[in-house]
Amino acid sequence: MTDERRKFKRESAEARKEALILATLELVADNGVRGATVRGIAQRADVTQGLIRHYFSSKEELIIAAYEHHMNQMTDLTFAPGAAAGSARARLRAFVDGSLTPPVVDPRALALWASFLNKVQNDPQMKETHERTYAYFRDRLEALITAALEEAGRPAPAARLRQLAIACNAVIDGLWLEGGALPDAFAPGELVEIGRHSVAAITGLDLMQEAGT
Amino acid sequence: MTDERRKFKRESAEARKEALILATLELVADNGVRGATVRGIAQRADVTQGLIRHYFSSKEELIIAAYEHHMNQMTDLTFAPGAAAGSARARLRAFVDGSLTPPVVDPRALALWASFLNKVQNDPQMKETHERTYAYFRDRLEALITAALEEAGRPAPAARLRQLAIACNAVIDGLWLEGGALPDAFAPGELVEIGRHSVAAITGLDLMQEAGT
DNA sequence: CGCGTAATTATGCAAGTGTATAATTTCTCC
DNA sequence: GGAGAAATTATACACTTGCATAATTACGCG
Repeated sequence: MTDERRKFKRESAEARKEALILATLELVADNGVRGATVRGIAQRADVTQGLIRHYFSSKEELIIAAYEHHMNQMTDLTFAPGAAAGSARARLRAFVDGSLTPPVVDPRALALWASFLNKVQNDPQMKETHERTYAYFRDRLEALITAALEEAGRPAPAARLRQLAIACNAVIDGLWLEGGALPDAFAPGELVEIGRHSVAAITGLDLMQEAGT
Repeated sequence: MTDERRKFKRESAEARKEALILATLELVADNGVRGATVRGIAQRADVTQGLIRHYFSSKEELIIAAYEHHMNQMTDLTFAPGAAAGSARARLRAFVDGSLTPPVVDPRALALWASFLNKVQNDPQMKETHERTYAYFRDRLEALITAALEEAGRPAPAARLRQLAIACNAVIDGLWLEGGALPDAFAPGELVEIGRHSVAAITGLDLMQEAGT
């Protein structure tokens, strides 16, 4: 009746790494980076803690991998729907919609963003990932606005395009933030509606009517 | 030559509590809530760790006190300039300006907000503080928008006023966030300018010209 | 089927954590 | 100026943390 050594199953490196990363994201969202302990992560992934060291040379490395995984997932989610289809106006609207709909708008996504912020500002590698992702978002938004304005016969100088992109990005970020922080404060579709109205008002484009292909 | 016991000076309870709270905010901004250790806080406040227990019954209580202190300071800062002066339009513009100028826009303020988010979502007392502060902001903004629209002879129904307030709040939040996250990405006054333009575009009010008293 | 290797578990360690409590110092009041 | 009380320091303790290393197991390959 002595304690038996735990049975286990061998998995591929990719599967194990991904499982550990997902467990890490769960714990980071709930308890912050420091609250995501090696033991807690191992337990969540149904594994003993030593295994983490086998796949990641340190907790720091696991955290960085988890952050990159999360950021990649967020960009994939945002640009999944209607990426390159239809008019510039339709694509702009799809961008707004995707950014303001679950699972992008999500308390857990917000919690992760907040939890990683400290590390992002200090760790150079995480900072690089963050700035790359942020620049990708904003450049893409600026390109969409530029194209939509030209399409409407109302081209604008570069300086103004930059400000429009910053402003639209800010509304979207702000709505994303509030939707994640107060999930029950908004009716379904309300954030999208407000987001469309706001981007339309800022740019002077009409995003509300259903567009042709 | 034996180690001498440390000399100290007695301070009032208020002064000591405030010093401890300020030290706590420093460490929380740098290292997150869990990274703000009791020993670290004591060192920053130039005090030994036992003293913290003398003024706060637990670290949790100190954290909550620090959070409330920070939130109160933020609202005071936002509403300090031109609180009740001038036309509704001027007051709305003062609100935008105050929200998008240092020291409200500040990397440290953003780091604090992010660091506290986890606890805010779990701890009921912190959640209450957060929701009260948020509601205060948005109600105030909605009242300003309502008054400014009436002043301009363009009253709007309640549902629309709510959406306008949400949208304007979102732009301001988003610009605040980006200004704190990327302090060097914006020229001085640029956030204010973009914020004014955006709120003006969303509400249809003219916030750009210098208003009369 | 059995051998070897890599995956996985088990155990241990030194440093750091919050908190409790005892020892000392400072300051007020008479 | 001295006694008493409150503020402050000092010390200790049980627990958690990340990391290192040894012991074992599962599985592919001959």
